[in-house]
Amino acid sequence: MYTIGQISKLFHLPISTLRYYDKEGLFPDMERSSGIRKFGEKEMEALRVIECLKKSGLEIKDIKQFMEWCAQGSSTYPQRRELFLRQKEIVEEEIRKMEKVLDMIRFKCWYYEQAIRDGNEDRLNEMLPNHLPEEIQLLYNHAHED
Amino acid sequence: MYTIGQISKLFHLPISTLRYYDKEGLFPDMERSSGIRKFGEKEMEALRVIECLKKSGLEIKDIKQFMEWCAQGSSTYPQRRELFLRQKEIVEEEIRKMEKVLDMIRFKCWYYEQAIRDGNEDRLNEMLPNHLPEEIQLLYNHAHED
DNA sequence: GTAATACCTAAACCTAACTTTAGGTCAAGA
DNA sequence: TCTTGACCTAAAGTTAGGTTTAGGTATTAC
Repeated sequence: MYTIGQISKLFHLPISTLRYYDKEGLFPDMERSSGIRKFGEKEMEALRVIECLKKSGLEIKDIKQFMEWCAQGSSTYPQRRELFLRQKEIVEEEIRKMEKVLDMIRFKCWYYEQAIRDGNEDRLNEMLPNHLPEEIQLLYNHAHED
Repeated sequence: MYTIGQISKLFHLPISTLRYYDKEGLFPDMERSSGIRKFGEKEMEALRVIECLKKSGLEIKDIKQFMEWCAQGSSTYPQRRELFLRQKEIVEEEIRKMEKVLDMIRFKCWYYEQAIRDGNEDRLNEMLPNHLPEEIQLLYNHAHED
């Protein structure tokens, strides 16, 4: 069992954030001894899941819902599974978007490298939007499609 | 040249957002005809870059800085290049984090599928944390490392 | 015995990025 | 003529996810 200060260091989260999560109901029926929170293995796995679901785009109130399902036992396995299946789609889509962002950034890195060499953007403007070097054209197209 | 309403539809952004970006200085010296904004190719590429830099984690005021560099001409190529190089690192790290999130989610999908089959988590608890099926153990380790 | 730590609560405060509101201009169509 | 629709501004309002403040308890260190 850990205190809030120890968990704060282990998870690199401010104490105020941990108390806020608790207040929002993210650790249903966490133990206390004379008022002091006791974080056990259950709360630590909860924190890992919180970070995961937060990064997947879920709001605190929906994470709370999930934690309540966990506290309710085996009858909520299907809901919990559905939630992760939904978030899987969302995160996969998000990664695809980030790959597109990354290709735009890679293109811009190349672009400014060329601009610095040339001292201006004249040659680049002549190549745009369809006569870029093959590699670069792929980045450009991916970043600009849709 | 496009009006704000046309750009709103083309980029799927509310008109209020476009006006907000303009007010924040994200379209330096955009043309107007009798008060009405005129979006040209420059502003459209700016919007693509705004979406890219926003997703890469930059704040509006930093994107404004970039747009000002663009308006200043060739003397700022090096700063612009440095910015994209920095954001490249950040986005690459972000994608690595999202892959970890995704492996946690994949693990949880498997976990609840098993829990539904079994009707409880007893067998799963016996397998944790080191005796999971090989494929799943890899997901679990990746999601729980650090 | 007193001072430093680590914990606690409730409530006020903060920030970024929008969004909404209230009030106004201008051009086209019925 | 009048009303509908697309544009405009300035300023106030909103939201999520915390953070800070103010005031208090309990344990250990000297």
